[in-house]
Amino acid sequence: MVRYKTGHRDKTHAAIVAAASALLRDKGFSETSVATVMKAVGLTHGGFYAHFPDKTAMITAAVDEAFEESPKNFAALSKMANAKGDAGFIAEKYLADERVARIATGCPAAALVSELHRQPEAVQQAFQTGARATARELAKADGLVTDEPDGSDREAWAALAMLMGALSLMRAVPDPTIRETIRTQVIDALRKLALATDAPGPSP
Amino acid sequence: MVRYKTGHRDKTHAAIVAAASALLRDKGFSETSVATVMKAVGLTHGGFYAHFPDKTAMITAAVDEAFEESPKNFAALSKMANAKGDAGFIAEKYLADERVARIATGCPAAALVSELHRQPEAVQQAFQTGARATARELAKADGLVTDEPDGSDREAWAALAMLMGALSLMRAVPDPTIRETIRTQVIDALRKLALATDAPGPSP
DNA sequence: TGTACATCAGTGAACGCGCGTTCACTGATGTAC
DNA sequence: TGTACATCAGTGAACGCGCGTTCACTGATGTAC
Repeated sequence: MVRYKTGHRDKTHAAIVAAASALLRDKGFSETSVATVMKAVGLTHGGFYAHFPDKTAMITAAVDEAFEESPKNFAALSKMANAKGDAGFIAEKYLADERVARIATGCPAAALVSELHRQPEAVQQAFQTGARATARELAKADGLVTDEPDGSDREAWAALAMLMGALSLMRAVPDPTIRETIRTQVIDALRKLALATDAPGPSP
Repeated sequence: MVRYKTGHRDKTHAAIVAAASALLRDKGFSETSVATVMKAVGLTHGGFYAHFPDKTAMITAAVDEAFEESPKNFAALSKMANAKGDAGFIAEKYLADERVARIATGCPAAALVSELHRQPEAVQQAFQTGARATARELAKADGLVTDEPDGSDREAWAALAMLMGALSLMRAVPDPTIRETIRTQVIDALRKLALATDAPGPSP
């Protein structure tokens, strides 16, 4: 019916978003150029505007896509931590060396957080939605949030802030012994936090 | 003796570093251009290379300068928290609305952390030194790090990660109620962390 | 006292390059008759 | 069966702009004689 197989356009669209999502986490907002993304997909830059009205639309879609997987990851971590009865396990996995190294496919919150305040509203909204979903999955780990009496959404923001702050820090410092210290302390802190919340007052 | 008063060159140099240090935190590494910095100082871009061999040298100096004040801030916060006997006080101050708003003169660790992995080695070293000094001052707050038996440096990395992660997150999300939730949870978490460390086992 | 020259922080035009965006075009296919 | 035309994802030259960096120059002052 047309030159390209049915769904070809959609496939290309998805490939652009996927490439943008990886490049964004690795190179940041400014250095993720339209031309670089299109090149990664195997196309030329001119074709871009058949898929998006402008760069911001692509970046917004890329942030959405990056947060597609993230909450699932945290859901799995929370579940395993509960099975083990150790919240520190979440930090152990989340801050593992291979997670520190793989930025392009890693946690978007850690990769993007300090650049977000200067992005367009649409991008911030996409980030907020994704971060919130992530915080909600993390809240399913026992002891990371105090129960709200009003039944409002449980979101483990403090634990998320510590984890993503630590991952970002570990990527930022070149000294591996400091990285190790950060990881150890965060595992320990997360464990303490969970125990302190599990037992709201001094035990009898 | 010369056209310019003695020390004029040094004053200009310091002004460039100060402007760069503020712009860097606000706009990030890519968008802090040589021309913008020089304009902020009231000069033209051509004169820049009489002060620095290249942009990286300026950025390195700017990171150093940004971390000049940061540890002092944390030292003051730790001291006050100890006086109050409440580690949560640190988060209360550090995450106050006016700190969230003032990025250019705020915590460089929070402002720069997720961009650092793609910066030159010299810049990462400057960041690492500054972050370490900050973590050391934060460790002076009671209960934020477990005593090391070998007497090694005490650095409160977990607390620092949580604080800077939270500050960055609060700047990233547009919804003020989420911001408020993050702050409340982090204050609470820091308090719990300090209490858990103060009392290493279940109290008698 | 007056003229020629040295000093040097800062100026502004110019360089090659990559950016986001536009647009006339390509070329493989399907459809009409 | 064969020719003319429509479709449309992708191409690549071009636009104006800002980037980091270079460099011949400026112009106010001090020094030499």
